[in-house]
Amino acid sequence: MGRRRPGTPTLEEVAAHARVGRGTVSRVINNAAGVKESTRRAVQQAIEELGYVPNLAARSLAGRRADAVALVMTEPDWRQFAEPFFSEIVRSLGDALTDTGLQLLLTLVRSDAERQRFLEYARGGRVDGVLLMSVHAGDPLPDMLAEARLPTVLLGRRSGEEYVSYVDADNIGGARSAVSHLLRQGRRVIATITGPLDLYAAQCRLRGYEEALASAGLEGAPTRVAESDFTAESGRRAMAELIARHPDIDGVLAASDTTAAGALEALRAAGRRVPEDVAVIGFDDFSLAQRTEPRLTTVRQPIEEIGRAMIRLLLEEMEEGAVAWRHVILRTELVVREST
Amino acid sequence: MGRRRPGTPTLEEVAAHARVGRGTVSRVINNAAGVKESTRRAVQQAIEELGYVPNLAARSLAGRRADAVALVMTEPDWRQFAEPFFSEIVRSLGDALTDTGLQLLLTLVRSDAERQRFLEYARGGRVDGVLLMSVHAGDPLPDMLAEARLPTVLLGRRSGEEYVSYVDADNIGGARSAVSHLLRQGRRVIATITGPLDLYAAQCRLRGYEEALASAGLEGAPTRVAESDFTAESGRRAMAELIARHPDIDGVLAASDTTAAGALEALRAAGRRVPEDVAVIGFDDFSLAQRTEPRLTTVRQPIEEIGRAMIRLLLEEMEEGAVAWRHVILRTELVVREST
DNA sequence: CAAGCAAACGGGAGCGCTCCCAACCTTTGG
DNA sequence: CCAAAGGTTGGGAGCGCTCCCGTTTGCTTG
Repeated sequence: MGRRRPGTPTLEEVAAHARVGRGTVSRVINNAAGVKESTRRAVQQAIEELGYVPNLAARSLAGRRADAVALVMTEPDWRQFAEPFFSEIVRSLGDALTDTGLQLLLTLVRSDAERQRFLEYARGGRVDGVLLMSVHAGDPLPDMLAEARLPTVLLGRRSGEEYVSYVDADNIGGARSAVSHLLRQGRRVIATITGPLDLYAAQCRLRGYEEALASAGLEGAPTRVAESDFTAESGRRAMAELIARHPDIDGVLAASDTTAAGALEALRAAGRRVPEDVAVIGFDDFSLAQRTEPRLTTVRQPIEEIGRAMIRLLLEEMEEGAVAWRHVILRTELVVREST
Repeated sequence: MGRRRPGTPTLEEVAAHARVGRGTVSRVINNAAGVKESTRRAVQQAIEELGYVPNLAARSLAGRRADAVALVMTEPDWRQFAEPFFSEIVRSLGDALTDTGLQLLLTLVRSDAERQRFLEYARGGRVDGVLLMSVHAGDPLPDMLAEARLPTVLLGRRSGEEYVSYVDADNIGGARSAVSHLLRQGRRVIATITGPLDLYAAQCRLRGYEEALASAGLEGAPTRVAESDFTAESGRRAMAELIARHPDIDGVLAASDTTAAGALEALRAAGRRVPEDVAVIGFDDFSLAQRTEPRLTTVRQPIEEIGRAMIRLLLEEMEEGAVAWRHVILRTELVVREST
């Protein structure tokens, strides 16, 4: 296959054109110190005139780095793809990377073949580090990356696992404070709509819910727990179910803002007033939470901080060569609005 | 920054270990012909034993190709991100690439700075070609890529533009046949919920709608056109508006299946029966169309073919060096189910 | 049995860059 | 005025691979 592009000027040609040595041009394009201002300008002009663009393959080879990191989504996260959580994370990572000079590449891994292909890509040195969206418990990718000694940071823990770097939000604490808030309001029949329970984050939020009830001397009944897949539609369905099972329901903690929005609709359809009859709390605090009617009380996940922390950890690992595992758990915060 | 990974074995070392020359090892890892079977096995064993992984930067440099293509999403498409259309396209492209040996990289371009950064990445030779999600009319990226002579294929035309390669569905024809179908059923007050009208595809579908009405001797009233942004929520809102404006409405063509699903809800809320009182037609024929109640009559977009065509065009351009623009318009097809 | 041919194979010559050290040029202080 | 101390600059030595050509090997054929 002849995938070659027409003759691009090389650094050497730029050097000749500017009547300087290769080293000087290299210093200029890398913004390195130790170049006289006049020389720098001359080189820059030569670059301009020749339309020079550095060959990144050569730079990678000589410099032993790719200047790129991958954000990998494995199949189970695919559903998140359609949810704001995903785009918020991507945005936040993008922001966190802006002045590192690193290019962010999203990659989808949907099968073993694709996993293998990505691994070759990463081990082949095309990326300097890997960010993983919260992966399934059984996914072998983190271990494979670890074995290849590729700097890796997970978004969201997998159950209790420590031998991998991750950034996560305090889901338990967030859910607990949300339910405590409901209890303080005098709500007594409190249900929860969970996320997919094969996700550790969803398990944690459920645990927080249970803990809050327990410490108030109440007991959570399994019938007050309904599972969703984070979508509005599933939230609506779950809420309808909960109403049917517990007509006296007066409080709900939803898995996400999107789910909560679905729950609000189901409540409206059932003729319940929010927050008078039923209080609703979401999770995430994305922009959606302020556009619902009534506006949503919700547990804020610090998305910006999550993105920044992931990049920070990854950079540290890249610097030191993946010699340690780092964990960051970010505090969540209850944002009270009109739905409680 | 020391982003170096520990000493990986090189091809040279593999060659030494297998007691063959570099060329032979290269032939083996590239599955090239002209290697005796016994030699091949010996080399493969050496590769195995040493845990050799080819250095892709070196391969890129020497081979003058990246073995990767980028799928770029610019800001305006960001909203599509959350829609099934996007994930379907990605899936379809992934499938189409499986045995080309090309890695698919998604890239988000949200600002001029990021556009510039991506351009350097692409011009620097890190990808062999670029796929663009349907871009805004004013986006300079296609021209920039063309100037850099990078093989590029757009998904979806921009209004009437020919000097770029693209793959698109016959949106006009699809909308026309949908509306004709409604007319044949004797529907007379037919409205449409369009997509964002700054998207050429949305304009085309609107045109198909108008053409079908015109050729039946009817006239489309502006009050029968409501704009959506492809989301279910906006579909619901648009439908509610249309009902209010035209209580005698008996047919609707929606911008997408998602929008149609929203419209179905609004109709249900308004107490209209589907299809008895109002017939609804969607667009796309994604899996959602079969999960609505009633199941959706819809205009099928051949997603698989779109993905395959995009890859085919891109490979052709990569082969020949972007010397021509290629256009493919794929036929759409009305799939009749229960909502009409 | 020698000549001839094709299939296998080895390795030189880059690909375009970074790294780094030696060489050169200024400046400054004694 | 000269030497030491910096500040600049040039370019050699790779980075690890592919390409390609010349050589070797293994057969076939006259």
